[in-house]
Amino acid sequence: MRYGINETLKKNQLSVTDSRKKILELFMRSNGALAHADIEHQSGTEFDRVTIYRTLQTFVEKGIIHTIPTADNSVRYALCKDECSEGHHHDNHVHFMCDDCGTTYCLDHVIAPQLSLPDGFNATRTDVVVSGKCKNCE
Amino acid sequence: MRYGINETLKKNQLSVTDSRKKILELFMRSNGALAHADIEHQSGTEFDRVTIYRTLQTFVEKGIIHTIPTADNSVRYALCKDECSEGHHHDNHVHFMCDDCGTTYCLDHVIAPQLSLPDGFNATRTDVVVSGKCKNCE
DNA sequence: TATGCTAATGCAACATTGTTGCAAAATAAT
DNA sequence: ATTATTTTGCAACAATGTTGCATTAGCATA
Repeated sequence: MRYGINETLKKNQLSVTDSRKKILELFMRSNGALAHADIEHQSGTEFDRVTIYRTLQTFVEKGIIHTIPTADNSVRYALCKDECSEGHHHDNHVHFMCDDCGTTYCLDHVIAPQLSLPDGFNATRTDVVVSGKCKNCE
Repeated sequence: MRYGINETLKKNQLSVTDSRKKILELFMRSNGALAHADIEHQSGTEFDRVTIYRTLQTFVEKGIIHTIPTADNSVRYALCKDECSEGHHHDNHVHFMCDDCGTTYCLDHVIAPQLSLPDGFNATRTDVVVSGKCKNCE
């Protein structure tokens, strides 16, 4: 089940402000991940650049969105599933980034297998980043 | 078998210059991955910042080093194994980044398993980024 | 619904990171 | 040794991200 915008903000003890509503709406409407620049463009001159940075930071801290490591090292964010906001770690997250159109997908139903690491290494998080062509760019 | 500094440069049809020798040496001496800033610090004021950027870019193009996607989206580089310079792709690269000390390791002997992607998605590259505590920070 | 407290925003200034064009210097080829 | 090519350093710029502080907006309370 999916929460609405105001519900999500309140559930996380965040004041309901215009910028937060707008940015959260952008994420909910987007099927892929968003970069800071995407949000800046799509929200026009409505909000200060600093506000966007701080809002994204807050959302990450609250577990509303998460960052995605990408092959080109650009910072991208995507909505977390409901479990995230309840304190779960983002273990074994699988993401797909299209080399053509740049769209980044969360492949929630793809399960990243457990790796056996060398002695002395302890994993708290595993990110799998797949690059290639997505279903729209074949 | 491991090539020397001059050999590696010549093999890749690169002029042997001070900055390239120094930067390649830093990589060969380092057991982990290096960020641009690491190189800038370790080489002092010897080279211009722009030269370092361009050298790293050249090395990536020639397959001498490769970039590593990290959980914190900082750009890091590491030496490629010999196969890389012969045109192989960096499929199934597994990297480990320590949350404490920030050291990034190439785990060459850990094999990333094949994933089955949804219809329409074709992978050309898979990066696995494991975060946690490394053997020195336990 | 008015009031006061707390939290978020906008602005300015700054730091860091990365890019580009071009003249000078170093390297390679002859 | 001389010439041609490549690389470097400098300057200037663009993009990205951070911090402090005054103003504004949201929220709880009466």
